[in-house]
Amino acid sequence: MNLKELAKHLNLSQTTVSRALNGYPEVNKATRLRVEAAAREFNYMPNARAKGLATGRSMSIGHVIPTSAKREMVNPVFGDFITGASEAYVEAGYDLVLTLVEDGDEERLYRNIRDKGNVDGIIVHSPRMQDSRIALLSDLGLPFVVHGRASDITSDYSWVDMNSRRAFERATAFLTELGHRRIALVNGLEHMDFAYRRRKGYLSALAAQGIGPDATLMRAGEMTELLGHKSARDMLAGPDPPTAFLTSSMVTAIGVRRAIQEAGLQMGRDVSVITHDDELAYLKNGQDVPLFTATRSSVRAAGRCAADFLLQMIAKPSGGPLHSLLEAELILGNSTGPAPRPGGG
Amino acid sequence: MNLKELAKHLNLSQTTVSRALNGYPEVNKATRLRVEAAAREFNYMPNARAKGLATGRSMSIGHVIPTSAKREMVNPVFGDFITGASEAYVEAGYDLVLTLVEDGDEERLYRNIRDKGNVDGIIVHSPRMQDSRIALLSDLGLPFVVHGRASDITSDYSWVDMNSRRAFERATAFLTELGHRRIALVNGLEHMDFAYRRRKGYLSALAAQGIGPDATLMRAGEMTELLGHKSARDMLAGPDPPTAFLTSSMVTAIGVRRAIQEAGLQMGRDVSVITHDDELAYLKNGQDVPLFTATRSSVRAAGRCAADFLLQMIAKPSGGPLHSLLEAELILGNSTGPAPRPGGG
DNA sequence: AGGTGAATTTAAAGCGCTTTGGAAACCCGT
DNA sequence: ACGGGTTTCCAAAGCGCTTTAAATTCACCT
Repeated sequence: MNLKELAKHLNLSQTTVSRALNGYPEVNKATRLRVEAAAREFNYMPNARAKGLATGRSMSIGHVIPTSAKREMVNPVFGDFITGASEAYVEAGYDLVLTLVEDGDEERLYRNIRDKGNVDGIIVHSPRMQDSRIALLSDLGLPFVVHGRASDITSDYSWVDMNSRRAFERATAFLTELGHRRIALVNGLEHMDFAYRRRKGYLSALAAQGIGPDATLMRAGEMTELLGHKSARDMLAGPDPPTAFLTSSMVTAIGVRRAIQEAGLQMGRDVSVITHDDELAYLKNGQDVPLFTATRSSVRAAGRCAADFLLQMIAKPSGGPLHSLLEAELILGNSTGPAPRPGGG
Repeated sequence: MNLKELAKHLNLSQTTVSRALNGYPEVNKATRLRVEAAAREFNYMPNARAKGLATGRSMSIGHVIPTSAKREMVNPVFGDFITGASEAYVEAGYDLVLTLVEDGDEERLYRNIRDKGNVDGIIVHSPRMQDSRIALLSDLGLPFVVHGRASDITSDYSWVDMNSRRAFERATAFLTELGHRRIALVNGLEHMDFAYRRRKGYLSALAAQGIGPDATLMRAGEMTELLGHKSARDMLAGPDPPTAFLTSSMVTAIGVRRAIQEAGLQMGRDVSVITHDDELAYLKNGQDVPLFTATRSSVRAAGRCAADFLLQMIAKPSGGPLHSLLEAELILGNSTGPAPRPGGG
């Protein structure tokens, strides 16, 4: 059933039916009700393509997520992020179109997305440090919100981000207060902006205690369980092993924990661990007592916020860029304790 | 730049330009080249909505994923599944539109998706046991492929599934061959079809050894780390604890491992663990030596296959339903060993 | 009855593309 | 030079909706 048929059946013009269904004021209350009833009865649903063509809006939002070229891995936080974003889309009647893109041909891709016109705005995932996409998108004139920020980009754009720097600064300071001096960092890939910020926070907290950077205590890579395990195993086997680890994700922390246990040590007593916790649905950090001491910030909430921003920008293009910096909270679990005395135990 | 402008600039009709760009034969080679060059130069990209309206096809595929009402969690395998599916879509020029839906108002949703007409086919995720969606979709006449199957549905439909039953049968048999008799199952939610099949495989392998089902050794729930941990902790504290665990996901297995360690036991010696491994990119099962003995089947490959099927069905609607049953391989890790002798150790 | 302005409805154009049904141009042999 | 068959191109209709501009109806007053 399309509009024409519905109109014919009602003995009305398409115009009136269309207006009745879209809530325009200039239609008689009685006919509006009649139209709505008929629409329900015949399960009428306007064709999205035709509607889009006529209105110039597609009622959908693009999420472009880079898959790191080699491993082609989708960041596992993605599921939770879109769960949050979806809430907003459902409420506003928007669809979500997903595009995975390999690093490289992005310029062309974004331009095509704009010209194809099948999205009204896009969410940019996983920004890198000097991310060229931001300038590009600003030029294209397509509304966009970045999940994260890109350092070294001076122009103003909309973003939703967690305060990575402060989170890792606090976490590191927490460890130094416990007496730790040899603190390792197992980070995400450091061309990713968030990872860069986390390291900055880590280093600045160390510096505040007069502790210089130690390359042997810093690792970065895709945030897998294996990365955590391998990094921790190597470091713990070294000559002057760390007494504490800071990791960028729960999965990595689990790998670190495994290495600690394999080394015959006990997490929280011999070696402390703090991780960042995105509050992923399938990887909750313990139940009552958190498994790991962690900096916690819901990625799902970030998704919701980013989507809200974008919808707002689409509805009111005149408004300026929107920003939200989410603060992580430091939650105490069993994975941290005072630094063991050197030579002690 | 739209078609009309491009045509005017070339002194050609829209018809010819359109045909040139879409590879129709009735256009002079020279003009075709000229058109293509101009299209490149001006970065022309046809408007997807208009094209869709004209052709009746939207060039996009819908993925409908149910979010379990309470926890609103997106199955973590989803990221890898769409990574696989995306490959196919990119090659074929399709977009991927994502719809999260809460259990309940699905009937309306699917009908709307069809009538809105913004997808040419859909992939159905997480089928439940007697999943009403299948009959509904068959009625709607929208091509669809199910990731998984739905028991008790007699009609023929397209699906891609892993042979859950056989995988868990083999895994269980492997454990009984090692002498285990008290084997626990930590399953996914058992109204999900795959979980039901896994339990069937588990039970049938036990039955083959004359071992009856023991309710105290069977748990089911969302496949989180916590589920694994809690289930294993409880069971290990029981009067006649299991000597082996079978789990439905790596994350759950990690929880089981944690409980084993907390109980002062050693995985692979005191307690064996076999898990199903979906080969998720961020949760690889070890590097050279697998962490866990596992039934392994790539969910990414499943995604690729499902997408291929669907595209094939769209291209050739006359063809019958397509099926693919993927066999999991049993890989040996360090998490399994002979059953400890009762009273021994 | 006639006139006025507001309320309600409509016909038709237009969104940007594809595609049908011709028309024009070209080629060739006679 | 002309007919017939290919090539090559084009004008216009149509996809299903919104929206502009205009027509109709209605309510009310003189």
